Amino acid sequence: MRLTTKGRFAVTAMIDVALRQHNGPVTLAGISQRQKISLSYLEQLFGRLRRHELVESTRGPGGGYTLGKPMADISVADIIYAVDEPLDATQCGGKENCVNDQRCMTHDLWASLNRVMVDYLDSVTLRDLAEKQREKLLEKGVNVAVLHDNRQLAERRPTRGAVAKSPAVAG
Amino acid sequence: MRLTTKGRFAVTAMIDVALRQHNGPVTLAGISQRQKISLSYLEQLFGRLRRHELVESTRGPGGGYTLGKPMADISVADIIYAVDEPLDATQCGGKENCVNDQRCMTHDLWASLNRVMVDYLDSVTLRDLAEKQREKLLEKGVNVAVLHDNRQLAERRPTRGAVAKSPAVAG
DNA sequence: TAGAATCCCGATCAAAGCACTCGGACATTT
DNA sequence: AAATGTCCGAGTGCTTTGATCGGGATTCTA
Repeated sequence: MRLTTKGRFAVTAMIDVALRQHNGPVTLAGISQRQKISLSYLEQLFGRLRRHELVESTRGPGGGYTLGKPMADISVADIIYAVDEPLDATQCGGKENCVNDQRCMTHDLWASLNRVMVDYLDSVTLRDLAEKQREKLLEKGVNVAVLHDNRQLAERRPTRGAVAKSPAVAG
Repeated sequence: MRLTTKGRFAVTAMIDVALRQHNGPVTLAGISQRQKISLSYLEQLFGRLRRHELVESTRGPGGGYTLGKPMADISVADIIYAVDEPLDATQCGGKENCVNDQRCMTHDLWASLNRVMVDYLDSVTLRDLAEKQREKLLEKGVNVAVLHDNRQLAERRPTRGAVAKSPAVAG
């Protein structure tokens, strides 16, 4: 199983959608601003997420993305699989690395590891993550109502602004 | 935790050493031939393995590598850590990706996953793998005695022969 | 002492993958 | 028609991977 920032971004973005979809589709531009992920990159990720039916899209003004099914039915493994495709750690389904007769001395090991990872990531749902995040915000005293409607607040911007390029290292 | 072929190669090579070290140091040239890993690459890997004291080296003719400690005391996690260094999956110890107040929505998730993986890989020792492999060879009817002494059989070769370059895709 | 075997090390390189950009479509609302 | 948004594929810069090369240094055997 490949674990890249692509998968991380996808999970983060999905949490964002889960937290905000109750008042209509969530735009990629909004996710981009909030999560500091470039818009174009999000477009790629959501293309895959949509093809895997994890999200549904609505075009035109007021459009955006909503979850394709109940958040309790979407696991982290689903998300990672959607954006990272070849979900396996063995990488030796009869390929190189399998040598001679003593082929794949480590095959079982990686297969088992893969199983362990998938089992875990499959046990965590988007609902778990969203609730945890909501709790965390409450603890911090953040006004959760902000989740409800700040779409109107988004200032107008050039359509392709450089969104996430500055360093801006949040200590 | 990064899972690359580097780690796979290292584990494979360590199994090879574990299976053969009883009659003296195991040469990288031998491992290279048996496991189809380039000699120079093995040198890099074993440099790290040695610095982490997972193997000990003997120079000169008759030299090679032996395990640095009992194979029951070497876990797969040890090996991967030795060659892949930064053993973490979160990659957000206060860096980017941690945004604003709602920083690290997924931090705990990746930290947990990392824990799951490390726990598993730490539970598998080189001894487990070596024994499993030996059993596998026996099942297949392979003469395990071949493990004991085929060092003399190794035909002479130009020191830096192209070892693993042919496709030779073992079906 | 010579020479071979073997480990040791740093510089370098090609290919691949990743994260991302760009330019333009198409669809929908106002 | 204009604005807002999704859709899509080609292209780009960077890092990592796996490998190469060219030299050492050490130790054994003769």
